[in-house]
Amino acid sequence: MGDGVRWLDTEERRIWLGWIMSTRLLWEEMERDLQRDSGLSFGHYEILVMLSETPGWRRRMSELADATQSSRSRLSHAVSRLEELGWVRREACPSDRRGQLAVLTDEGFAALEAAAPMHVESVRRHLFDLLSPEQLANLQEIQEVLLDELLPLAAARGDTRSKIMEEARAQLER
Amino acid sequence: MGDGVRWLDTEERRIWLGWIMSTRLLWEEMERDLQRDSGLSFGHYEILVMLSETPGWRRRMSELADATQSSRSRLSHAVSRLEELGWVRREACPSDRRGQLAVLTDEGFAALEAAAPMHVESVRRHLFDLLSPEQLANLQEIQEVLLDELLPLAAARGDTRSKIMEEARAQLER
DNA sequence: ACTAACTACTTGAACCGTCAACTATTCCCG
DNA sequence: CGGGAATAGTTGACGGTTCAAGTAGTTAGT
Repeated sequence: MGDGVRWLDTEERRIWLGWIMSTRLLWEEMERDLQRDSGLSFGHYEILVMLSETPGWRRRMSELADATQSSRSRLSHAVSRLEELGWVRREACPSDRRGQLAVLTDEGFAALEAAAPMHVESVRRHLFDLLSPEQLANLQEIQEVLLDELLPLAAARGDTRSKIMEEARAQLER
Repeated sequence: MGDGVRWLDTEERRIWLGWIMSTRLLWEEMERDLQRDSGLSFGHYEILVMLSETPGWRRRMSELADATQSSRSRLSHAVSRLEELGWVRREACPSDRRGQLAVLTDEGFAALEAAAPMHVESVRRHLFDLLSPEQLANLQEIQEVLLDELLPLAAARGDTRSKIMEEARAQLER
């Protein structure tokens, strides 16, 4: 072990373990709540939200993938599932014959409307109700730092050159 | 929408979206690095770490599940996979005939030893190198608050009455 | 010492995400 | 304009997670 590795010290180990535990448990809690209250997975919920916030309730597949930090493959599978459920429908893109539009259906919007209140309540209960304004500000600052590093990495990796940074930033500015 | 729902305001939405994006991307980045550098998934890595830190390199299945905030089912499947790979082996528990011990093999320890340096490097690169000491302290404080709420929830939910809180706290105290 | 309740763990089906390979279209540039 | 490179999206195999159900051993009340 006398090599050049910068091992974690006790304090760092504690923080890292805490990060793993807290983020994992919070994700799982949110997913479980959402699933139980409305039968929607978080991934599906996000897609419906993004579509509902777009004029015309429709978006290009690849834009939608970037907006949800999702691979194109993941999105394609997810939209297929949502199509089976009748909440989203695919449409050919008029301007690019390679393209597809994901379109939110009325049923999909209804499902989202039904799920949203419980979900927001869940987010409050497990996050916002627990932290002081100062802690929230600190959290936001930390997230900015991390995203400044992670978004470029994600963009550099993407299936093909993706606009994930622009899409993510756009979401954060709304 | 004039109902009693406490919707998120702009600032809250930004924080929530930031939390989703940053934690998702960081998880994915860590998993991808680990997978690429050593063929291990994060879940498998965690199990090997927990075993390697126990005297005798062996632990009861349920303890191991609690220590990794994992359901018993998840752990059972994971250990089966690790057994196929030759990194872990099951043993009957001498004191309780219902019980099973997961035992780390020499091959498993070797796999862990090979993976650890790159993984630690990855954790530093994506987290510790980016944050100031003050930001790290803030992060730790926030995690404490969240865990104080999430661990009891996880314990109350567990397959059966689990010691997830004790196991988690024990990890954090090392 | 019987039996009901509880605990330990496993199993299989369904679903989700990843990865690599594939088709179809458009872009770029000599 | 022609052909290779880049882009848009899909697919199928594979591994991981969940959930509900099942087996088996243990504890506790009477």
